[in-house]
Amino acid sequence: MHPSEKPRASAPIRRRVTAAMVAERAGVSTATVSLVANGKASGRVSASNEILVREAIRELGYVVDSIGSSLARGVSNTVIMVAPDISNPFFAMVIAGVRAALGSEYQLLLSVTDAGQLPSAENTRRLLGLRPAGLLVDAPDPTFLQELSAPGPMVLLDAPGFGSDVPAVNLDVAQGALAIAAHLSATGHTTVAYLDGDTGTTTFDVRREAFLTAAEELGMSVPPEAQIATTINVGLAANAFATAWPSWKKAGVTAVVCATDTHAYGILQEARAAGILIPGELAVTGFDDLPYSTTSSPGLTSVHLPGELLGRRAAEQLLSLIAGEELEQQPITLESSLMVRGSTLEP
Amino acid sequence: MHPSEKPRASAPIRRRVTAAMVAERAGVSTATVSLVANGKASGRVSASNEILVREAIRELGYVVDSIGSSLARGVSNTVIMVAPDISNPFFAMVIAGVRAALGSEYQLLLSVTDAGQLPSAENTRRLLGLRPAGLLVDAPDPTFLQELSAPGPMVLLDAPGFGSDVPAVNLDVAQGALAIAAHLSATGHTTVAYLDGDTGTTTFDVRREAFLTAAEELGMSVPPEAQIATTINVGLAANAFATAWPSWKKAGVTAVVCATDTHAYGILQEARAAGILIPGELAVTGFDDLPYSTTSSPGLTSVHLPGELLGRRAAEQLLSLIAGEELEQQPITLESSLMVRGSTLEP
DNA sequence: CTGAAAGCGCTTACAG
DNA sequence: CTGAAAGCGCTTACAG
Repeated sequence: MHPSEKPRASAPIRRRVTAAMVAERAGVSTATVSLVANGKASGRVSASNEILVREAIRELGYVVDSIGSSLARGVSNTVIMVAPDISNPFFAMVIAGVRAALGSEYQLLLSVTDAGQLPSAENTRRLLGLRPAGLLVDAPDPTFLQELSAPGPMVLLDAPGFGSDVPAVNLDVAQGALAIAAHLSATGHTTVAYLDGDTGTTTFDVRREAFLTAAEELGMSVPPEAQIATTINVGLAANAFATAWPSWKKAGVTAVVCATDTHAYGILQEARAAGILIPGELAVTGFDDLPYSTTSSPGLTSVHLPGELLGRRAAEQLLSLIAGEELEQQPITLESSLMVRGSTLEP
Repeated sequence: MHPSEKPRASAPIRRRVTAAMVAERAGVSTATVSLVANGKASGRVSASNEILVREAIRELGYVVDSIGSSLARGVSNTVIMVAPDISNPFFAMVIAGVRAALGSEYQLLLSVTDAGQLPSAENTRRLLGLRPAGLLVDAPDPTFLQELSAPGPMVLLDAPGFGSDVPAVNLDVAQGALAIAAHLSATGHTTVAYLDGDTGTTTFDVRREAFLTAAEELGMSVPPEAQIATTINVGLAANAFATAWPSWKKAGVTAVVCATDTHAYGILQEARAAGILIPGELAVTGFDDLPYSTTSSPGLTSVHLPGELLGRRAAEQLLSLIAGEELEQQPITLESSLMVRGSTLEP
């Protein structure tokens, strides 16, 4: 028995299996092991040696060490995703899509905050120390992107208004905002409030501006005091609404458009507590069409946004970029559609 | 001008700043740079040299490369967390707690699936190639842990029944189950159904067994055909309930206890579609007390589980372990409490 | 087809 | 207090 194989009583951690150990066992060099382990053997390693190495790998349970590999190659096999809020089910759907498309070749590393804000560029730059193969940034604001100035492959998600120089997969939120305006106008509303997100992400700007423009064209008014913004959080939205409601009511507001379903849930919650009738006294709409919008009371009228698909397409684009391919059409825009439910429609 | 400094027109990626570059600028060795950059200078680097190095670091914008550092030290500065389902808001809360406690010293790497099952041990082992400083495993099943057999610091979350040999932070779900049984018995129910999760995690076993035992003691019956299990998913739970309801009704079931709020939402949804009165015809309870349980219709009676605290405490334990400290009391158990709402109580 | 060797960027005994 | 040097595990020209 080799001395180093002597079992240690207190520390039963088995020795890390290295390429050198595999090489010795197979009677080849580590270069050959590397080629076989990375699937680059064909045409460069003899069939007999390949078999020898594969056997040794299996017998020893060898796995390529990603730290060593990353250092040698200059990049790791991780993909970093920057997203504002993991506790928001919408981002969870996006992430699910990303994971699905990424497969097992790349490890997904999440840089998220809990406050609904994007992580600081400073913080994200630390993650860059992990030498990711690529970067995915969901719902960025212009400053973040500027400060980050990351090298290498990057794809933006839900990031309208960043031009076509950086690859992006967007959602047609403007179309959704138009649909809301049309629906509210058709159901007789003339004075409407807008509850925005305060993250500073451009997608919120587009939602709001598209709605305001459409509302004006349709002859609906959105009084300045009826335009407020909060963090993407049920409780905070509820509070903001509770404070604002008296003045809204005075102004004749009969509907409120929210930048996200989460904001809308806050209104639903506060309305129930305060005895405000939805949709009788106040109609409510959201963006996202989260699963809970079907089960809420009443059901929430919301712009359906294909989160899972958003993540999937973005990851696919990134994979192409990493592979060094040229991207064809940029940016990609995914369709949205309005789901009408009880929060805007009397039963 | 040094040749390598010549600006390249097409590739504006600035050269990675290395410790060697800092060392040259400061007129010291890389060993000294390493000491200063890692805060290990005191008593080992002269004050004058420390200042020189700090200046060079700032001027060059040097950041320690975590790949090189990890390789040299044998461990990285990442902590891997294994969780069954990122789209479940409960896990999102747990993760938020973990992040809060971990701070910026360690990067949190999430190994999650989307199906509500734990990732395969195989898959997680690949993440181990990143040489994490520690491991956090949420709601494991016994097999997973056995297959994983990971070395190094590890803390389990919501993992009752794993003995005291591996550090864990648990939730007092048994207490919650008792509270549900008592509440249902007190409100007159005698025949009850149980909708379980099918993940195989021990925390679900404990919830169910504790409830069944308490129900029996209180003289409530839980017919075998009224004990079913599904994945943690609103739609799947709704389907399972739709199929089971006729036989439950025949058996006299007037309440259903769900292993998670997510399961309960499925019942709420299907009940509304099928015109089943909640709680008149059927009372419903859950575990988790997610934010949506306040806004659902009716509000959901649920066992409040401190998810954020769970994550925070687990991360704190792990940090101690990584620092080589001994853990005092093991396992830690966090209290739960029953939140009674409209799904079990007539207005 | 194959292996010796250099190199990725860092940390840590070690000798001075 | 300081630096030369070895080493972490791997990959990749390069010479044969």
